[in-house]
Amino acid sequence: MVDRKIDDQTIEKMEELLNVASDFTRLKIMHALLQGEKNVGELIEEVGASQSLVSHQLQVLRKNRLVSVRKDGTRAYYILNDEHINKLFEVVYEHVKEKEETGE
Amino acid sequence: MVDRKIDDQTIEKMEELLNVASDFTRLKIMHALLQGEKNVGELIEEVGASQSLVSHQLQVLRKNRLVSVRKDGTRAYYILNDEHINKLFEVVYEHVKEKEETGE
DNA sequence: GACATATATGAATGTCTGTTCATATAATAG
DNA sequence: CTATTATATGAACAGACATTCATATATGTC
Repeated sequence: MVDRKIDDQTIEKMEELLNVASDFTRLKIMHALLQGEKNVGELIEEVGASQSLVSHQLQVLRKNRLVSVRKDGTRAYYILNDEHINKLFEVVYEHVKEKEETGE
Repeated sequence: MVDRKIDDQTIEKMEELLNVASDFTRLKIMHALLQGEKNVGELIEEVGASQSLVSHQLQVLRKNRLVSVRKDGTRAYYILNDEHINKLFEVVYEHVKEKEETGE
């Protein structure tokens, strides 16, 4: 349990992570990457967004160190950097699914 | 593990929850409420924001059903509606703390 | 070299929203 | 009823940011 005091700086960092996570396109990218390494082309296809948009959002994920890149020839392969993303997905997913059952 | 397919509607709902969670003031409010029921005055004090701001953000939390209100006289007592918020806090907090240790 | 493919990046724009200020509502006290 | 306290709400504004369009960079191929 997160008990008692949390200083504002920590809350700010939590806010940053949540901000990065709270975008449709980035959620789809991260979800795709839960399955493992993917290159940009595969992500574009799976996410169903434009090349530019996917690339921009990958930049956001990179800057926030949620993903890493590995270049191979002209391809760029991305992976999730963080096991916490799995847990974050789980928690949020469970919340949504539970709300569907009860209140809608 | 959240495996394979998640439809866009579910991702949208996840986005909504994360959007609500990804705000400094609301995070402080939710953190305060992790300790239990609080009235608005107490929240204003603990969060250190203006009366108007706290009230507005409580409205956001209410509309998204993350909190419930109980009125008693002129006071309004708020509680967290959802055990998932605990887990969400934990996961995000752990992520931030781990990043502090390693990369900064 | 020229050309094609894969990815990244910059600028521009429109939308969304966090915050403040002012005001309203509701309950209690005198 | 008036005054005061606790909370809510509306309007307005400024800043952030998701998306698109156009263009740049880099690698591989011929």
